[in-house]
Amino acid sequence: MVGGEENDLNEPSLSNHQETTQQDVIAVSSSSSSFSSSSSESELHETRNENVQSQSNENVSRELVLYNPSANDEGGAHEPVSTPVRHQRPPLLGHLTPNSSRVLRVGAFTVQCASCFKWRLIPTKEKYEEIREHLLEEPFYCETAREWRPDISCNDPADITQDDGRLWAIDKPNIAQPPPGWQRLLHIRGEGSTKFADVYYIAPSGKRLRSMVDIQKYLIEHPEYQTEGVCMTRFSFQTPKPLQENYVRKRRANMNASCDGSKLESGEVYPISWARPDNSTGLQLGRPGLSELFPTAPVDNRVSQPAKKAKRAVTKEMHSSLASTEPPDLSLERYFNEYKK
DNA sequence: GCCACCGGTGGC
DNA sequence: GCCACCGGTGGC
Repeated sequence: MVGGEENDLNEPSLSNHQETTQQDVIAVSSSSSSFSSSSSESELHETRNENVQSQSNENVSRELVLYNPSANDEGGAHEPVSTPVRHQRPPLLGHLTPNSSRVLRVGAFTVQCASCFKWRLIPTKEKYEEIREHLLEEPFYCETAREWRPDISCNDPADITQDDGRLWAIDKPNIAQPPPGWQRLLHIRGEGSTKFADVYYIAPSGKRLRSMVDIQKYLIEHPEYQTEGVCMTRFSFQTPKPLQENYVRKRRANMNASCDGSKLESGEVYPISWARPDNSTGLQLGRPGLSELFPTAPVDNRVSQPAKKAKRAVTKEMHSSLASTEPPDLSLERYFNEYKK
């Protein structure tokens, strides 16, 4: 789903899911054929990504897997009791591949079987979104994959595992599929950024929207979509979370910390290049990440920009007025919030 | 001039 | 500490 962005949850080609090895990932990420999205928009983006990507194939280690763990497995033998809350979620995922020095894209989507807990690759982003939309009410099982893999069952080995050097991220379940003609793009930022990812929606017109406020404004300006049933509840800017802790740079505690004039020591920050996780340890489902192993104290010399405050106040006002016309965001939204905790 | 991308604030 | 939002800007 990446639009102009490189990382989108683009879909891997069907042919790649037999054995998801790192190799497959590479193939997916490096070949344009891996993007099967049919929207022209996504195609444009993909093309662009492709260019960038071709230059970074060596960056295999930066691939990211997006998934939504949690197979509601009550009782999965597999589920460590101590697992973080995340574990309770249904599993979904896609993996990302780098398409530029700092941007990653999803190279594959995976969903965990609620019965055997094996990860099954999902052939397309659309299918992934379809499954994700109702994952909580309709758990995914290996048999579900028979739609595209007639013989698959829990007896087959997992399509993909978490210990092969990919970057994994937890996606959220029950995110609505984008309205017809719309694209939901996930842009995974490079390691060390202040945010893990950005979600964008590309309207049928090609307009790129980056927040609910944008969506609201757009729908107001284009009532035709509303008559088609497109409403705010069809959108979600929820982003997946990286399994690797410290992938995202922590917010600076205070300005003073960065004003002592000291320069960053090379060892203090995350390397721009992707550092492969210490194997499976931090990637096991439900396991805490490795952040504690890499304490970091990011610092920068930037100065604050108080000028933003005034504008923000205005924005907020606008937002609240918009919100009043906005349909309540349903149980879904709330569900997710709870889910997160 | 446009816009994709990144940074980072305010609010929670 | 997280997240929604959006300003700024480099690259095109």
